[in-house]
This record gives sequence, C-alpha cells and structure tokens, in this order.
Amino acid sequence: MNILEKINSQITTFSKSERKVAEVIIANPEQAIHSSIATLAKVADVSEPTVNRFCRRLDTKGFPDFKLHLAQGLANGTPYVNRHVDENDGPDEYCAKIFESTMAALDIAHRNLDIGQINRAVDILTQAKTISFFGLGASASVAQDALNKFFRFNVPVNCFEDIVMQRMSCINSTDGDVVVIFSHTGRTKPLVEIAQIARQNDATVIGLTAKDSPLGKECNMCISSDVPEDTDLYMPMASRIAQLVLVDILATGFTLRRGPKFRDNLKKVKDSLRPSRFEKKEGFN
Amino acid sequence: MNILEKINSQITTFSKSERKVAEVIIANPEQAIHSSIATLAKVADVSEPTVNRFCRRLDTKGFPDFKLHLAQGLANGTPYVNRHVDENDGPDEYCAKIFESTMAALDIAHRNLDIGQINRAVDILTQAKTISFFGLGASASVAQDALNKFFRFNVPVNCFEDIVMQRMSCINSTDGDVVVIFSHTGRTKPLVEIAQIARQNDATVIGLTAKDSPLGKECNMCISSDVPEDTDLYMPMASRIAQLVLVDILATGFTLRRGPKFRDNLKKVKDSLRPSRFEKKEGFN
DNA sequence: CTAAATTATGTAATTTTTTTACATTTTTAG
DNA sequence: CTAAAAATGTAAAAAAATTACATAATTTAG
Repeated sequence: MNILEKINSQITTFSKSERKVAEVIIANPEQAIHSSIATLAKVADVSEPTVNRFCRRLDTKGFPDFKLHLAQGLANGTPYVNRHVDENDGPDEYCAKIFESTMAALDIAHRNLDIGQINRAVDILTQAKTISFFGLGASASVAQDALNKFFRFNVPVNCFEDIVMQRMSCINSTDGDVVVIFSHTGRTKPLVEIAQIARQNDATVIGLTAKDSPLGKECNMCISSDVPEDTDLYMPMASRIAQLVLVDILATGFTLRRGPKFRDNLKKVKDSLRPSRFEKKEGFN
Repeated sequence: MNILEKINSQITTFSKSERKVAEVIIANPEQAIHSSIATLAKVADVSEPTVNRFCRRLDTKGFPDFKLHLAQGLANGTPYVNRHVDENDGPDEYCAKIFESTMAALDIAHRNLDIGQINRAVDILTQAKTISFFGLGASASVAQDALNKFFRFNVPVNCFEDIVMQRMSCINSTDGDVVVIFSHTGRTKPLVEIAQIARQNDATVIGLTAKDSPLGKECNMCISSDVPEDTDLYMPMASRIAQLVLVDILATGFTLRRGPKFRDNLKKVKDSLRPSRFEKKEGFN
C-alpha cells in the first residue's frame, strides 16, 4: 500500500503530536520529502524525535527511509489517472489524457477481472462445436476482432454485424454451440433477445458485459471489465479497449490449453500471408 | 526523464570513478537507495566525495536528494513491462502479462507519438469532403471502429472490408476526399496499391502505419505507433490496441476543433439509441 | 617528449542531520 | 486524587553528508 494511504488509514490511531506531523505531510508531501527532520518538526510544531517516532510507527527504519517510501508513493500514486479532456486542451494534452485514461482503465479492468470466469470461459470455448461472436455498434468491431483471432484456431466461427443474421444464427444454434456476446452496458435490447434465443436452443452464451445487466442475467456466464466509461464525448472509448484485451486473453488461454503442437498451426496461418506482403529487407530483426 | 535512464544515457560522459558508481547503482538500484554514501562508496571502490560529485552531476542537490530521485524512478520505472506469455503460465499469470504488456505498449506508443502529425491529421480530417477507412485482417476491425466514431460527426464516411470495394472506392475518389489506411506492418500489397490509386485521384491519404514501410511511403502523411508487436502467438495484439487509441485521439481532436456546439450533436446521436435499450434503474449515477 | 595546466580523485576536517538516552509533562485508570 | 503509563521534549551522541584542500592522473601546448 502507498504510504500516504497508510498514513490516512492509520491517522486515528496516532497521538496528538503525531497527527500534527501526519497533517503537515499530507498537506504537502512534495515539500516533506525535501525537508530535513528539523524543518518538518518546526512546521508541524513538534519535536524532532516525535517526527522520528512517527516514521517508525509506519514501519520505516527512520526519517530518511520514510522519505524514500514517500517519494515512491508520490511517483506511484499518480501514474495513470482518468483525466478528462477539456475543451481548451491542446494536442499534447488531449493525447496524454487519452493515453493515460486508457491505461488507467486497463489497470482497473485487470484488478476487477475474475480469473475464475476467464478459466471457465476458456473451458467452454475449447469444447465448443462452433463459436459465434456478436455485438452491435462499437462492440461489432470487437466481435469482428474476436473472429479474426479465433478463426485461426481451426474451429468453425461466425460473426455477423447484422442483427437479423445474428438472430437467425441463434435460432439455428444447438447444444455444443457457443455464442459470445459483446456489450458494454448490457442494455441493448436486440442482444438480450438473441441471448435468450440462443439459450432456448441449448447453446452456451458467454457475455462480455456488465454482470448485473439484463444481458448479463441471460447469459450462462459473464466476464465483466467494470471499466467506468468516459461519457464526456459520448463515444465508447476505454470500454471497448478493455473488451479487446479480454479477447486477447481468451485467445491466449485457448492456445495454451491446446498445447504446443497446436501453436505450429498458428504459425502456418501467419506464414500463409507472406505472398501478399512486401518482404522486409534482410538483416537482423 | 527517469534518473536511471539518465545515468545510462550519460554514462559515456562520466569519468572512470564516476562510472564505477554508475555501474554499482545500475546493477542494484534497490540496494543503492538503502545504502549510505559510505557503503556505496566502498562497494564502488571510490571515495565518498566522488559519489557526492556523481550525484551533483545528475542535477540533484546531493546524495540524499539523489536517492529520492532514484526511489521515484524505481517506483514508476518498472510498472508495465513487456513480459511474454510462457506455456506454463496459469490464468493469473497470462492475464497479468497480457494486461501489462498492453499497457507497456500504449506507454511506448505515447512516447513515440508525433503530436505534430496528429494535429495535421486532424486538420485534414476536419476539412475532408468524405472520409474512408480501410484495413485488412485485424486492421479491418480498427477501420470499422473508426467508422463507428466518425459517422457521428455528420461527415460522409465509408468503410469496406472487401479489398475490391476498397479499390473501387479509391478509384472514384477525388480532391478533398480523405482515405485513412490502417496497417501495422505497412507491407500488405493490396493496401499499398489502393493508397497509390487514391493519390493518383488526388485524394489525401493518411496512413496509420510504420513510417518507413512501403505503405508509409505512399501516404501523404503517416502516424506511426512504433509498438513492437509481440509475435509469440502470431496474432496482432498490442499493435491494434495502439491504433484504436490513435483513432480515439483523432476523433477527440476532431470534436475539439469543431467547438462546443458541435458536441451537442454527439449527445443527440447517443440519445437516439435510448429506445433500443433497457433503461437503467433510477437513482444516483 | 616534456612541462604546465587542467582535471580527477582522495583524505581529513567540518557541518548537517538523525538518532538515542533520559527527563519532563500529560493522560488514564483505579 | 494519586500512581502508573503514555506521550513529548531536551540535550547529547552518533551517523551521515559535505566541504576544503592536497595529491595524483591526465591532457595539452610547445
């Protein structure tokens, strides 16, 4: 845990003087790491040993060690935060903000991820007779991306952008078929309907969607990224990126489950592209 | 810049003794931040003032200040590294690795990004008569995603997955049309050809591809993410995520350029979806 | 190639900073 | 209200870092 958070969480257990020290540090940690114990004691209006005791109470070896921890916490505490784009931002700023909030979103998605569900999904996918990927809007391209990965595995795969085709496909599904439905909100009516249809026909439905959503409830199992969507610009951004990473994870899990021999096939698929490409110049790399 | 990187980049300018200090620190920075100047001097086999001079050379106030900088560098220097999935990895491990290398890739993409090119691309896009997005394979879904963003802007947009349609579209293009081509490698022959065709017809071609690739050379301008692709599993992974973030950036730049009134339109597009969705329960949020 | 000048490094003293030992004050429990 | 415990401060000691200066190594001009 970050030492600043630690100070905050333990502040009630501190004595009066120690609390003074804590407050001074929280108020301006940047300044604290550049102060000597004497300066800090004076600012907090306590004696130097009090500051030292304060440091020890936080499981550091002493004041210099405490400053080191604090410095690390400051560096670590702000790396990828969700910063919203402002209308006066120049290109530097909005580029930085978008990259950072995307990374922050992935970090959150990773933390919230239920690995057990991933494992179950890989189980289901490896045993599937056919796999269908469906999504609408921004999730349609996620579905297409999933198709692009899974068709390499030599399993029958489907992907339709058209809701009518999706419906017909689900009506024809049977036991052993797996339908993967992508939807950030899980509130898109037509997708909820095709999930119901697929399950009525004994297909297994995996939802990459919010757990408690209408769609989530219709699925056999659910993988949710729980990424808060940035609604500033009314466009899906981080959520679909998180979904794509989940696709990568499922595809990776799939290939690992199938063993090393299987991976040679993947190389063959890739090599088959060679004639349609310009060769890279010879040399290292 | 991270102080460890700084040491590395300046190591040639150091004197013999200072280099000894640098090497000891690089070999084990964790240990360095917990050593006194005396210990470090002994380990590096130099005198204490040499260590101190070394610190000053790196624009720090002295040894303790140097340790602070180093501690901060360690805290955010190693967060997201590109770790490769190993065949014995369990789900926890491959999930962590995939998330981390994706984030690492985005970090690299951000650092390598030429903001000037982004600005130019936004210029071109805001002035476009029509915009077409083309890609093949994994980049096809990136193109589709771009379509999903830019159609909201009330500009005529195209996106075909079919190379023949792409070709025909480029043949019909004229001055004022903008063609955006997605390709990680920039070596896919058909895409290089359509870039040539589009330019022959006076369209402006923007490549989201490698700068020095055959495709890159055919484009009017080029935005490259320079993300090293993880080829372990023979599937595009991080590269397409980086492309999608670039799409987000271009779309954001576009809306900012158009001003606040324009953004009301985006809300309208989003609101139009409401009838096809299940309402969220009332309440906060 | 040599001598002067410059630069690099180390020694030892000085200063600063941190820590310890102990005294005093404050708080708490009976 | 008093005794014990806890908290805080004072002052001295220890540790760490820095400075001033001396010596050694290297470079450069002739």
